[in-house]
Amino acid sequence: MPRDSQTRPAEHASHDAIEDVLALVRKQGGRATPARRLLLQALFGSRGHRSAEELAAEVRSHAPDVHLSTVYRNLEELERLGVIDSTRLGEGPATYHLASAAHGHLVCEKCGSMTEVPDEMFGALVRSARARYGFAINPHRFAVTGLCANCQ
Amino acid sequence: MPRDSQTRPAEHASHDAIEDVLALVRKQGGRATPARRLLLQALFGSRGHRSAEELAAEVRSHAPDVHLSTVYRNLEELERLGVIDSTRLGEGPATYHLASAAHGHLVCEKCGSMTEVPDEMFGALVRSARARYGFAINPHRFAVTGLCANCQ
DNA sequence: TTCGCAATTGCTGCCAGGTCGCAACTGCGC
DNA sequence: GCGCAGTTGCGACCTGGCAGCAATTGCGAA
Repeated sequence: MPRDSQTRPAEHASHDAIEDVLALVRKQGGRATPARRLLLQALFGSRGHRSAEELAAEVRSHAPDVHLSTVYRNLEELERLGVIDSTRLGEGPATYHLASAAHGHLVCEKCGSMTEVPDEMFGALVRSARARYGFAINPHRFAVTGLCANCQ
Repeated sequence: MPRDSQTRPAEHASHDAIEDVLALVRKQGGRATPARRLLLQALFGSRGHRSAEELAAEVRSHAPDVHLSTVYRNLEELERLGVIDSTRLGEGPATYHLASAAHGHLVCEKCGSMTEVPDEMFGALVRSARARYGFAINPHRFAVTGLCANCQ
């Protein structure tokens, strides 16, 4: 079977990014394991917000024996390395996405819908929290709750 | 034993507030039960952030048979009536406090410390979310995470 | 190539926080 | 003081996640 770099360039871009991350992992004394690679594929394969459970399901579709706790441990590791962000969207499980797709989150208390918003919207809040309390807000890790336009 | 309205005026102020809430409950077709009264006493008795578990413990110190699920159900009801706010402070359990003591929350990701901040700090965020997405932010119900001055 | 060993994994068991269904009990309007 | 809808106690259950441990495995060095 020939290489398919011509027909699937997007996948190869992801592939390179994945190898970059694994190189970083190795540089920190970590290892490039199949589970790790598959998890990164799942993360790079879509830009959305995925729960640990969803990511585990996707990893398992290729390697059924990968355990949920392995996924949790690797997500933790990847977050520590700054590759991904984890976000608690209100009630449900924590969600994970690539750090490169950084943004804030508006989550409706009623219907649960989620809207991604640019970081700039938090500018004033970030500045006043720093000025008044010395507190450094990270707008990627929490959800701003309220009512969406439909539910009001 | 004589009434002690002279020596403990604060408790009587709470007492009146509690009766007001129970009147509201009755007006909505609800009932004034001992469990409900004790829960309100626990809520009015301190201005802090209390978890369901803590509130249940306090209620049980007066009525040992009150079940945790009863506390949860009553907290839900009181929140629906607008008497209290519930807030998820990051990882831990949800916390509850009187709606009259409304404020936002800065929670440190590292040490877990929590700082209460005035609603005004969210003004710009609230306005831009409404203008750009029609989204009505409720600043009392979520925690803004980041790093506190000590942990940076 | 092989070796050694620390990193990683799969697994089981456990925990916290909270919800649900149901039968029994009880405020409270009449 | 009756009746019944609202409420309660109880136990089972659920989700999300972490911890300990023995077995496995990358991978740098020889």
